[in-house]
Amino acid sequence: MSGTHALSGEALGSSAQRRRRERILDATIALASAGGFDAVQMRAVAEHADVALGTLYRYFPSKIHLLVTTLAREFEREEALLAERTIPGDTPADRVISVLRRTTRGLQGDPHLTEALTRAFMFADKSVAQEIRVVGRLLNRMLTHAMRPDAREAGDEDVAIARVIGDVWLSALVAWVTGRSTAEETAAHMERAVRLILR
Amino acid sequence: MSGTHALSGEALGSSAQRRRRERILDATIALASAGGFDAVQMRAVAEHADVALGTLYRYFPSKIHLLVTTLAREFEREEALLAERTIPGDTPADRVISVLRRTTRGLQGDPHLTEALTRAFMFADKSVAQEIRVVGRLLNRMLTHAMRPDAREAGDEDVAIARVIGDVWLSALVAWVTGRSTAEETAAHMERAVRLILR
DNA sequence: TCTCGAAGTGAAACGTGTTCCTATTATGCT
DNA sequence: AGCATAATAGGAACACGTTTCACTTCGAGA
Repeated sequence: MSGTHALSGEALGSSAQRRRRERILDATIALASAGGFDAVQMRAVAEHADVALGTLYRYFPSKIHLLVTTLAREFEREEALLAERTIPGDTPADRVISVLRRTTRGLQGDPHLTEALTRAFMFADKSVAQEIRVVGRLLNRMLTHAMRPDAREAGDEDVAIARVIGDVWLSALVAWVTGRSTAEETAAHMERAVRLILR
Repeated sequence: MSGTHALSGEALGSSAQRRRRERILDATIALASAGGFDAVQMRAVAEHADVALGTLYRYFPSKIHLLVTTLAREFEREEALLAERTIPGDTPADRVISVLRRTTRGLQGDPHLTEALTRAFMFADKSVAQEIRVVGRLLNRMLTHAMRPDAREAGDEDVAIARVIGDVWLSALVAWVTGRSTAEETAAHMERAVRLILR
């Protein structure tokens, strides 16, 4: 292997490493999906991914990094799916609601996974700022695109609005994950907020 | 002591217990203020409060419960201070911004404490739902009161709006705590969001 | 005052995230 | 092929949240 000292970020050298990395993320999803945040135990992830514990930590410096990176990958996949289709709805509000409903439904279909990823995201400290930013950017892009599907790039105003909506969505997700509100309440709250903001 | 089996919640029997409880919360604040979330170590809290570890756990079943309860006490104090004075500003938006600015400034004056309390709040799981609800209620009350200082009780619409604003505020706080945005950006984002929602 | 149950003490022990260390294996270069 | 170096395996060790337990102290009622 060439002197790749930093395997952080995206640039992984060999395809063996890329595969290992994917195995780790897949194991994380499997465990999170089965038992939530607590079930994602680093030893279990390592064993599941057929990797030594030290190797796992070489790829992801903490459990939180691991989970937030997993979240980023899921968001990327979701965004790719979303980019292929035209978003239904005649107004920005309708389209945003459509996207959020779709995404939220996806998450609520796997409560344990959602709990694990959401809690990791919210618990993250400064050392995870970079990964968090990736997720924030993806979320913002999804929302601005829903607002103006034809715009090449989002204006500052739209970015600010999308950020507010994203904030509300995250808080709503946390409320749902902690059992403070039901799926229906979450959906209703989101819809009300979007109509309030995008009126 | 009388047969108080559940000392959860507020009703503490003797004043000795009340004092112990206050000592624990004070110790929590001192440690959090000095070193943030990681510095609030249960053994250290116990020692600081001059209480055995088992006693600490008798009063607060987990570190997260402890920190969220601490947050609730701080909020109660803040609300009490706020209730005494008339909130400056001629419109609901101005008054809400005034309250948020004031509170946010207070928090940003003690970054470590804020980091500890915020992360605990966001990391909480279902078992902390009750304490979380208390904080949510206080926050909502502060905001609806700022919106309509003269109303005896808040209407459903106002509560919903306050909740959206509270959501944005929490997310903004998390962004600030994790170093994703500066104090100025946080303030600007909050103000923009409030004007957007309360226009 | 005596007694009894609840509350508190002190310390050991356990689980899991994280770190560290040594031996082994893979990889690129000459 | 042989060497140098990075990556991985395997596992011990450590830190801190949490649990447990045997013992002591406290306080209210007989």
